[in-house]
Amino acid sequence: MEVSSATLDRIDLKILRLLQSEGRLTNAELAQRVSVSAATCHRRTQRLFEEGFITGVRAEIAPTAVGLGALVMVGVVLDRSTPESFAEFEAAVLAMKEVLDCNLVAGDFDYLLKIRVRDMADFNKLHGAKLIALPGVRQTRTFFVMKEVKDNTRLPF
Amino acid sequence: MEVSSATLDRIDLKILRLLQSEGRLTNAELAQRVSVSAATCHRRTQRLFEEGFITGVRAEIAPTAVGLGALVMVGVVLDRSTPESFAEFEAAVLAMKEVLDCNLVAGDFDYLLKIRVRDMADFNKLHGAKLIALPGVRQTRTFFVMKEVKDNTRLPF
DNA sequence: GATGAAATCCGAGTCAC
DNA sequence: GTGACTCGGATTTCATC
Repeated sequence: MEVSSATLDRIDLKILRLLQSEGRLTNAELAQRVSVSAATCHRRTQRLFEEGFITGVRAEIAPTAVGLGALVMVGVVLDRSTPESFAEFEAAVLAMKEVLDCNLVAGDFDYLLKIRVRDMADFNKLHGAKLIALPGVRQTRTFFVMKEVKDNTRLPF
Repeated sequence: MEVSSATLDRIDLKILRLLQSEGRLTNAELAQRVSVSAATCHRRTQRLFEEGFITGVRAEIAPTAVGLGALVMVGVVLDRSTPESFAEFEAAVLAMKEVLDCNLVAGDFDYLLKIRVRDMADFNKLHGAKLIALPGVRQTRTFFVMKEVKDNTRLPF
């Protein structure tokens, strides 16, 4: 997996866009839609994976189908702003499967988390037992999601 | 695509988990890993798609590869809290391709947005030209992401 | 009603050009 | 980059439990 400073031509971009929308397209379909031969398409797609332009392909599961109907955003402020403090917090967050996103931000919070759980009761449990117990957490602010207007849409390119 | 109140057994869950991690697994591979015949696996997987348990399969593109290196979270407060006001805002946001996530939340903001753009300059342009110009926006609070610790990880089930 | 074995069809992956 | 080839997987059928 490369960092890849190489370039993407029109055809590569088309392949990326198509696979971003329909990750299980067959190579044959893909080739037809981008108007190249199957062999060419195959080689290009392989390169896109090998050089790290495509980092993975994932099925999107309906959250409610697997008992994860509640989405919560949480702002976190740490006690101290030392590198160790941040590293420790991040390590702890990486181990929490309920945390889907975690971003270090500039602004009123140190981190913003996106968390999926079964319901509010579940979140309260998580909050009390794990979130406020995370290393160096001074304060959290919880934003319950009342309506998901957009969730993880395609990259605009 | 069903709302599907049907149940998922152990095998279905295994299939979901595998496809969530590796969306391009062949049916043959999948069948082997869940220890059923290819025919059965195929039928079950098809059902998971048809009944809406799997809402799609998407290739994940490295954001930097397509010139979207900057991630920004934005909290939005609307002028008025009328249904029309919310609907209008949501419609406008749905049309903005840079907005990856948009959630109506309870708390200090009305909405929390996740936005991907090329760089800070691009965001400032977007902010000035489109965000604060969105219908009914009273105030926005910007959180530049300095480090992506976790991004859109798998659902924990 | 769901399963697995077999049979057919078609795409993946590789080759020479 | 294309076209052709071979192999293996996708998909259907069908008998079975």
